[in-house]
Amino acid sequence: MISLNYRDSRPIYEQIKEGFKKLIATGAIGPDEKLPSVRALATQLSINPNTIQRAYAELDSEGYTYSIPGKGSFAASRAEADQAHMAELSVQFRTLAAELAALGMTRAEMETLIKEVVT
Amino acid sequence: MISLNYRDSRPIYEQIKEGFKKLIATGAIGPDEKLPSVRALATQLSINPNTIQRAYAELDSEGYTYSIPGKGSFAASRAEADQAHMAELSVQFRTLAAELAALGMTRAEMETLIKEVVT
DNA sequence: TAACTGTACTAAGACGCTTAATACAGTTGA
DNA sequence: TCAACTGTATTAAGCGTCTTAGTACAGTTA
Repeated sequence: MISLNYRDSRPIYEQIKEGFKKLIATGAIGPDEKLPSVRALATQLSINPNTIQRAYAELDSEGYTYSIPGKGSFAASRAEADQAHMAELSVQFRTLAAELAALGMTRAEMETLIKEVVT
Repeated sequence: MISLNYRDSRPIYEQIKEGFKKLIATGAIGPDEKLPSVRALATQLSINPNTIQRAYAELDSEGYTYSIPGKGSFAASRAEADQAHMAELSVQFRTLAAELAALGMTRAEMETLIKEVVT
């Protein structure tokens, strides 16, 4: 469900956050669906529970999940999570498009790139 | 010419690298044009020369610049630098497009985003 | 020759990431 | 009720990376 890349310079808790953001935003984890428990995921990934806890705490505060002590952590409703995620990605997308344009790439070429990955 | 953002979690030398990559790839610094000296840029940015040296050394090894002891550091010819940079950005672009598509964004909506930044 | 250039090296400090070991309170099912 | 789960909190320590500091050497240039 979540995989780590130790070659990535980004911290583990960031990779975990991003992983769940994608799973939630794409619906792979539905609204109010339970995420793995802190300890279970820590065991599965062979890392410290504190690291999972940090990732979950930040996902909570960013609106992607909500946690109930004693019960677990759950995916938030799609509406907010989606909106936050798509806005975030749109900014990155525009930035990249502007940079590619500065390098001489045309709109048509960008659209070709899109067609390569979007059916 | 180069600006630093201390709120950015990425290290300073990475920000310097990225800054010069853009300046070189866009032609703001032409082929064989001299970059600021290690010590001059360090003074200008109020940081340690070692940090500049690290950035320059990596830019060299990535093909964006070349350095001659005693003379200075210079922008490489556009051909290689451009190709490396555009390939790098294209991968990121495709990845983003795929993620946005997974969130339900259509090709047309992506093209609208592009038009917002590319004349 | 003086002042510049890139390069190299060691040492130290600061900071963030991660682990470790507990502990507490709420929930759940047998 | 009780055992086993849940999230949460705290302190301490280790570790690696980033950055600074200081110094040094060799090549280039006016």
